[in-house]
Amino acid sequence: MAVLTSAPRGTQDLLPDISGKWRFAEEKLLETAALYGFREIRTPVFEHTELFQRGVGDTTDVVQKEMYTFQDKGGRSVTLRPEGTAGVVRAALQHGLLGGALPLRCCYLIPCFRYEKPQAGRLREFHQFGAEVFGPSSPDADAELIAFCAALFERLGITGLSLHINSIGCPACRRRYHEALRAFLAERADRLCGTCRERMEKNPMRVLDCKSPVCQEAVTGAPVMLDYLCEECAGHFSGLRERLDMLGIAYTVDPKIVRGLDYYTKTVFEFVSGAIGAQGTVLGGGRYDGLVEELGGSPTPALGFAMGIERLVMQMESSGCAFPEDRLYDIYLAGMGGAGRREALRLCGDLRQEGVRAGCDCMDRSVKAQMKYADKTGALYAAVLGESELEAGECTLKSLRGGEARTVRLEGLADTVRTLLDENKN
RNA sequence: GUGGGUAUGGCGCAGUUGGUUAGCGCGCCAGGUUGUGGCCCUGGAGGCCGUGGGUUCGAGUCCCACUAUCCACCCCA
Repeated sequence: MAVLTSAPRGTQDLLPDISGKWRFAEEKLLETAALYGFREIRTPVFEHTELFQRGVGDTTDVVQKEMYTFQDKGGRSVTLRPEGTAGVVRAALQHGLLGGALPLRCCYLIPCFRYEKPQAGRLREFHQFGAEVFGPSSPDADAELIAFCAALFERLGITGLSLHINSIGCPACRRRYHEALRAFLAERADRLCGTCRERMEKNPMRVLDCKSPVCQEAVTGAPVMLDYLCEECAGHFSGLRERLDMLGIAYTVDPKIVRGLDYYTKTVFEFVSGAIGAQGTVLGGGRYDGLVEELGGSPTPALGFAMGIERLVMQMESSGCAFPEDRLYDIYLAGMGGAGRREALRLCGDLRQEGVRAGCDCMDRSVKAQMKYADKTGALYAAVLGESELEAGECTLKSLRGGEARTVRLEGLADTVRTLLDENKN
């Protein structure tokens, strides 16, 4: 393998031609977040390994086999963050944020790292937009958070996602449910596939969405988590549904949603796409009322979500979103001869100062080649600066979209172009 | 970690039952207009045919291994 000329497995370069799409999405996300009261928080890319072991959960796949963990030169074990929530909670505790005005709402746009086998929509370095809310225990907060997610998609012009919700209860009702489910499965163990027989003990809920038709068959009529919720959890869940109905947010209750991170309690939800491959979960989140305490804070209810930016952009492409044009130049100045070239360079500075994207040749190319280049880059206008024009203090301004040309004074060129661009916008 | 597909210039592909200098489209560069884009024409640069073995007089073409990549399981965003 060409080590020097190929990126590490599971990583991706964001080339200039598409970085604009990402920036468009990111700006839209942050802007919408502000509307909902979220401000950005930035935490380190790596944290103490223990944070994730405690926060995400020692028994999860993420912690057990997917973390980028290494010793730094001081002998500390640090880990590239595999998700965003743990670091945010840590920062909130470290700086006493939870002692301030609650609810505390913050969001983030970050790279995350998981050592997985790459696949469509799944990379080893991937990017998340996430948001967390600390303080409220009421389902009002759950509904508002989900409404926020829906607004993000709507404002990005994304269609084709469906919302699935579920409640996995609190630790107490989950324990009761697991017992009942294990008992049910034990009676049918002989009809389950090998992996499911193993899963029965460790994580019986996973058996429920085994893809094997045999297991599906054997599992029909299995107890449902929702029937085992304690009074409080059940009330919370029906409260959430009422509010979603009230807000006009469509959803389906999907008892199969089981988050693979230990910290989730009560509400869990996903926005799922059918159009971007097997890794169709664009956004996933839920409540994690026990996490703050688990990490050493005083008990604080909390909830949040994260979405995968790679998957988000895939979905935007598949739903035909209108990305803004990311053009290199508004105007390209083609200079001829020494004087013309120098004048082009000087004028570019003026134009840029006026906020006009301007460019000129620095490759000693012929006027023809300069024009070709201008056209290829998608410039709106080209101006030719030749001897005769310069003598007259003018240049030829040509539209590269229509083709019409006119003669324009060099003096005040920036204003002229600015005006043309503004007219063009409308 | 487990399966399956694929690996030929920057990108997308052809390469017939293994046989002389590996092609095509797009892109790139230059020219066709002593000073001008998009169409067209001409020319040019660019590939040890993923890597390493093997079979053979001879391999891009057959066999094996490795690596990468894609898709799926698993898991998650």
